Amino acid sequence: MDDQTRIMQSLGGVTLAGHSVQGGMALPPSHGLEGADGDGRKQDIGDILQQIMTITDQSLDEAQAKKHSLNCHRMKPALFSVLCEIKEKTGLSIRGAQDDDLQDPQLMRLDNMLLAEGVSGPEKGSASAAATAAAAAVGGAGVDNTVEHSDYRAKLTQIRQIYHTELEKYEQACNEFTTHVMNLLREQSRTRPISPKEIERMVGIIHRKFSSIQMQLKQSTCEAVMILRSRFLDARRKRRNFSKQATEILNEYFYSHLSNPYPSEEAKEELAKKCQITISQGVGNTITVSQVSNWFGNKRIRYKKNIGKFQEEANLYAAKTAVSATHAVAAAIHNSQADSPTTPNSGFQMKDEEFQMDATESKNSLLPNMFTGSSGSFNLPNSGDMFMSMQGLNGGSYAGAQVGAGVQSQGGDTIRHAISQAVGYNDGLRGHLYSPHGLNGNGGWHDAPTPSSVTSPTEGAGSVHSDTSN
DNA sequence: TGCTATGATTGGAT
DNA sequence: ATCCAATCATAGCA
Repeated sequence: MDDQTRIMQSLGGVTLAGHSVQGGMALPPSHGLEGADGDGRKQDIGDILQQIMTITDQSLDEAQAKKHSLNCHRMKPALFSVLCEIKEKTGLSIRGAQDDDLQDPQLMRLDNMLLAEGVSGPEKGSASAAATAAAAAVGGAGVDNTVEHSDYRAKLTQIRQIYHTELEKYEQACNEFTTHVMNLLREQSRTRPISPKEIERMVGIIHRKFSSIQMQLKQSTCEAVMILRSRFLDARRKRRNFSKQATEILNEYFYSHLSNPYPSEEAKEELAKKCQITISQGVGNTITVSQVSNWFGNKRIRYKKNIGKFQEEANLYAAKTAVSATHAVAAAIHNSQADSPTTPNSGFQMKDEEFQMDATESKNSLLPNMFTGSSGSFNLPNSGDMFMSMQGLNGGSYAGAQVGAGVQSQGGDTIRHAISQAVGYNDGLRGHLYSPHGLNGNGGWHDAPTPSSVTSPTEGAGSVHSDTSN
């Protein structure tokens, strides 16, 4: 009733000039509604307002009938105009219309995440990107784990589907509701003034409400993805044996660098890449640099702890190396004969600094002492593996001089293998492959044989070097 | 199911 | 940052 009074009071204060009044009836002047006539009009308007105010308390049918009669009431247009004016004056229609345009950062985060995970946005290869990203994050992973991979993808697709279905539902419901409200407002606008702005605002409110529901949907979708992903990552964290090929590659490197089994970062990358290649050929897992590091760390420690156990393996890989070294030596000989056929022993003035063994390197060497120290033999690049190679060659077919002549200033493992093989060959050492005394007592691979102890005639200035190309 | 092998992790040393 | 050493946790096998 207060409202009614207020409106009526407002009515009294509103200038109605310019409003045509249907039926030739002029509304009373702003002030001075005295007299019976004025009271009657007042009463009339009061009645109408009363009916409007109570319309919501009535049943639908009643209200409908009342609405109709009100719409047809002769005072309606005038009253409507007045209401419009009042509304305009009081700024009701604008109240609260300030749109908080700035998007919720939380919502933005959710959107970004869903996009990144491949849940929202365009379908991108079943979100495999996210899967591989997750895989890469743990550094294991790979083509081999197709079961987990596809499982992850399937689950993600499922989440994606649910998300989109729900989203669609929400959108549909939102649209339906908006349409409904708009129709309602349009309908109501026949009896009360509703500006387009107001409708807009109402639509905005509805959208905000629905978007808060959407946000919940997004949130739970994100949670689902996170859970899935963490499970996926956990699964990846599980230990998986490297492929045979990968292990072979690593072992080959290890045993051929037994003197200094510490691959440089580049070497590790190279090894990882090599292992990767085996995958692209359809075998095994990807191996990252850190996994290579792990592998070497484990290998070194385990080798050191139980050299005897690894003897067989060492021999095996040495034999393998020998095969390739044979070709290398042959090639080297071929080259040396071609380039400089008659320069005996002149070839070991290594220019390649990699061939210089210093104390640090030799400390880490795993070479058996047979090549170092008292026996009068000398340190050799790759002497361990090269010696092994010679076992494979089984004989002194290659004279050091011959080879040496041809290897001046040549770098690279192949040629170094050739050199060391040729120089390191010693019948008397056969059968002492990878003897445990390659390790010192300090946990290092090897005690450094000082360059001065090297007695080889081929040494020249300085020493012949370990293959610490790392 | 128990054992061994092996990749990964952790803490400390350098 | 890298390495060692110990340890964990799991794969693979008998």
